[in-house]
Amino acid sequence: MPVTFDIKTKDNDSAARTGTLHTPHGDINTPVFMPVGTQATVKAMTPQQVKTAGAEIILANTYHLYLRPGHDIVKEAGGLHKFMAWDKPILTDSGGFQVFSLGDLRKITEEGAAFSSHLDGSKHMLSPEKAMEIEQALGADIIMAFDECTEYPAEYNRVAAAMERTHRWAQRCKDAKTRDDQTLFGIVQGGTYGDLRVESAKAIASMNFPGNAIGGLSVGEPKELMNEMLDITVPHLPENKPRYLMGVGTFDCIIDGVARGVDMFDCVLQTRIARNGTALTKRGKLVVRNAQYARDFRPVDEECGCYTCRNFSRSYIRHLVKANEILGSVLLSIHNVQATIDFVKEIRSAIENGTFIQYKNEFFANYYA
RNA sequence: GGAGGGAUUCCCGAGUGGCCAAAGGGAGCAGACUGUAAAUCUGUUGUCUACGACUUCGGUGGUUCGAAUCCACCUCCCUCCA
Repeated sequence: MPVTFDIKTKDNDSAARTGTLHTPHGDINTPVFMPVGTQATVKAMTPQQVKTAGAEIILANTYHLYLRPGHDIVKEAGGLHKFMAWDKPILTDSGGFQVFSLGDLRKITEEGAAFSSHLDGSKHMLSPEKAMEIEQALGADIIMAFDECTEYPAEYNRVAAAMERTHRWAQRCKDAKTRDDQTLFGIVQGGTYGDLRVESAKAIASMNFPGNAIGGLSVGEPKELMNEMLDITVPHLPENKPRYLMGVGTFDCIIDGVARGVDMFDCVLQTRIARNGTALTKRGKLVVRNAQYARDFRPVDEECGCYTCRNFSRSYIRHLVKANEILGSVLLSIHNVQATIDFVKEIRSAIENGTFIQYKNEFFANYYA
């Protein structure tokens, strides 16, 4: 088994746990936050900066790299790790989420999803088999099954149909996978319907993937509903395997997820809102772009040890953002990525020290959404 | 000295009698952003005792029921000819 998972500590007061994910490119301490580098780059950061920020694994995207530059080129380059000069673990998403996010640009059939490229409009078909072909060419350590994510709100029948198709597609992914140095994770769907979530979790768990992901959440539903779905879903996912809550990355959602037994998180938010002039802190968002920081010479977060906070002021970063200077995006991305990773590190320590619930309570006492 | 052209809300710039507090862009201000169609998108940007009122389109005066738009004079700017 190329990727294995050891649980290190279990929290007595919640479902939280710490562990280690062993991969061909190194170990990952869980819970873990994985920065997203869709197009084989964590936007606005060099791999060196991503590493310095503490990232142990990053994401890349099947759909985007298939369209450009083409998975054949990545393969020819020697695989994704070499191509993008990142020697730590990589996880590739299957393109399933694009089925969801591309809106009118796609049409779903049992065979797969027909896309119009968002780049040039050309027609493409992404299927479980095609996704596996691409993900195997890319060569990530962990590869995700091709699934169908549903929007919120969505009709029960529609969600049920997408869930069932996700299960069939999961099996097809399993069957199509040939490389044994990569590890395939399954994905649970079921929208915000508890019975479907249970059914999906059981179905995916029974397929015995080395890791299980929870998809289709954080797509616009209230946060309480997401937590409720986690409460319902997680108990049906094997305890000895990593659980991955896809696409979730605000601090509150991460800690709520950890409390419910989730080990892995990824999110585009960190780098996206960085490019839009906003910083994440344990207290909440700080819109550095706002006029109130024009003469604020403190760092973004006085408690943060990242490169950005050690060297630059809110005033300066605001200036960069307002002047549309690339460095503004870079510095805020560095901060947001490291702040999130540091936060998860603190969560790990708290679990190991047996103070997780206390830590969580203190966090929420100081956090404003 | 002569002949033309121009001056518009923070900036650039449309508008040439009512549908104009005045297009569009920029700048400003604010909001959104959760497996990235995102260095993106949305809202807002004269004042107020605000579903109504008031002040505004270089200045002053005039024509008209009504003027950023027409007329007269004035100020400043640009181009060309002497």
